[in-house]
Amino acid sequence: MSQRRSGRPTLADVARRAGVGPITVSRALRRPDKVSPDTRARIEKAVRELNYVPDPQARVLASGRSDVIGVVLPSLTNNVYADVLQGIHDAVADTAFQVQIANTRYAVEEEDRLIALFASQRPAAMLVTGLDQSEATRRFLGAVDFPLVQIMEKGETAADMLVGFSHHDAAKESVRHLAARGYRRIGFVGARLDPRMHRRREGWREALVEAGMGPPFREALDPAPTSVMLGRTLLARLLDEGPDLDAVFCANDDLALGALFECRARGLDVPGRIGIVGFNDLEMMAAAVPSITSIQTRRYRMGRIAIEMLVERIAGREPEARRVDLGFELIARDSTRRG
Amino acid sequence: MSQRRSGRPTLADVARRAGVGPITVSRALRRPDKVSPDTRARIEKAVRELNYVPDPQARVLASGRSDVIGVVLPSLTNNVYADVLQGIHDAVADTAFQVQIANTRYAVEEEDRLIALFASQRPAAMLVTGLDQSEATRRFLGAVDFPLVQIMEKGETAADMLVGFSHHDAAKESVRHLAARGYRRIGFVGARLDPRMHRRREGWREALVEAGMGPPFREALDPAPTSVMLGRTLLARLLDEGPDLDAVFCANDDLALGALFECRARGLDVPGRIGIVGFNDLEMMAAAVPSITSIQTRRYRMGRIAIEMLVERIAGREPEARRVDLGFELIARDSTRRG
DNA sequence: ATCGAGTATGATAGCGCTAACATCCTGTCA
DNA sequence: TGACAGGATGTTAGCGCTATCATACTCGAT
Repeated sequence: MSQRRSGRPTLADVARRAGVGPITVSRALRRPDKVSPDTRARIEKAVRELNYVPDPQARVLASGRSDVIGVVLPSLTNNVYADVLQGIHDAVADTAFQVQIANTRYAVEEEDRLIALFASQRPAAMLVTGLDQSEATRRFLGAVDFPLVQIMEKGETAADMLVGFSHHDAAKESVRHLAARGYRRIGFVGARLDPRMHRRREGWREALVEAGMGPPFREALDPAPTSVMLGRTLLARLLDEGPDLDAVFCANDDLALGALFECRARGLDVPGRIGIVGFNDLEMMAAAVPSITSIQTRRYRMGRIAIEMLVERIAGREPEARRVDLGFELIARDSTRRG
Repeated sequence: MSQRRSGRPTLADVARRAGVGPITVSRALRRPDKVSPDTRARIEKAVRELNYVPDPQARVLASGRSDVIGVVLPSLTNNVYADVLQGIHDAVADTAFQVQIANTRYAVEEEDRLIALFASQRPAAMLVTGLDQSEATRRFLGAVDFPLVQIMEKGETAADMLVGFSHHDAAKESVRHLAARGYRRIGFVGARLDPRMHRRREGWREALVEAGMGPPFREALDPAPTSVMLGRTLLARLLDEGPDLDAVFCANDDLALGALFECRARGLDVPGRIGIVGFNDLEMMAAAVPSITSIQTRRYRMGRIAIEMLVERIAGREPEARRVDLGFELIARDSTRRG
């Protein structure tokens, strides 16, 4: 009848060697303070001698507690989410939890599917990107029985916890910065057309209106994934449509770099003839020539804090705040140094 | 004594509803052909009605088979590994396996620790980056009882399976390309100083020697993580040490972009005065002005194929080959268009 | 000595599933 | 009609761990 045993030592082996019951070993490993010092020492010795490692699957099954934190991201290759993921990983490394990553590729149906799949596996907690799930999924997330954190945004509609910042406000600040530097005909380029891009676009519009610089609006959008080449193409389109354009707010840094290259290809001076602002402040923005003004966002911290909040809640504690606004900072550089 | 049940339906619930024994349900789910068509239909109906999802933990515990593929990468933020990870994820999405990711941050001790940790959890298979583990870990990997694939390299010393390409040969081809374009004083810049960088450096040296263009060698190295700014700094160092430098082979594209910017900052014409070759052919290389010559590598495919090989082996089949050389291609662009 | 409170350990059952073997059918053939 | 092969299903035990309750022991207060 014997199921084939795995061959490696079990908790029972340790117990036998240490001359105690299995449950005591279990306790010694989980709540060392609940076991007398010398039994604990004997157990630790046995653990070392046998090279015992607890089986996480069995632990989960017996305790009913899962150790998996589900993480739903729209992209793995985008620098932004790579940084977030790094923060998530580092935060999780300090704990006994595991991460399971799902990649929606910016598709809402895929997001629906993956969130449902994760939830069915009873994760210890879940991290989801953004606030713009489908209506059904939003309702679903509002009712799950594990801690949930949404990232990347600031807002009132989070299902549970939220860490992020306002893309809208950051975009407005970018436009105000350009206006203060004397730029007047400020275009927008955006790719992918995901919710965050739309919020940035709205911020750009609103700031233009407030400054009396629009409508009409100069914008070039493309649903394709963002790329440096697309930045070139989109700026080219803006320039062809309105050659008097004097600045561009780019929805991200790849596009901004492309815009810089397009200016170079056309012999347009940056910042003299054209001002450029990017978004995210990737490392290369500071190294570019001219260096590129950008919005610094705290992507790594966002990942870290999101996990820390989840871990607090899993432990039954309350995090300092359920809504964290990490803010942003406009880093002014040469690409807007005019006047 | 009742452990608190999870509340969701179990296999036993399905069995009761379908009027069969639990084991039949188990079989119907795993080996549908072993169950008669109409019992199967009843079971499927019950599964649907109860919205039953099998508990993977219990399955693992009972069967002794894990569904986790451990993936050990040196970085998550580096574009190269982000692409590899995407390939891994996509390939795994077609299967019933899960990925567990570990990030060594290019530290050998961390790699030792993480590989041992993964192995102790009895993964279904494991993917490890590179061939340069510590001696102890290499021996250990040679003796594990699950399929293993190493990625990123070409060589004879793989513990089990291998997918990658020759960094050494790619570097040599870069230098030959530069030489063919008339460049003579070809430097090297490298960051991080990881094994792949060293192989590229060796290839560069060897090609220089073969072409009678060295020693001495012009190189600038830095153990810091790679960055565009570091590319600027290192090219600056090379130029300051030997102002007659006329080309640079960069260990990766970030450095190459930095080199381009440094040339721009100094008013040095590329490709006229300085030729630049990068490595990996990130998207931005084609969009830069001037566009940058680079070595195209198949990072996404590498991730995909590695997983496919593992899955074949887990299923007890033999993959087409245990060593796959994905090759590389030098993409000649404007940054070396001279003469 | 008795009691109660607190601490340390143990006995038992069970988490949800699958392996291994056992049994029960059904149909076929002598 | 009985023997038998082969497919479908059931019985039993167990994977490695933890929850729950029970028990044993210590110690100070009465």
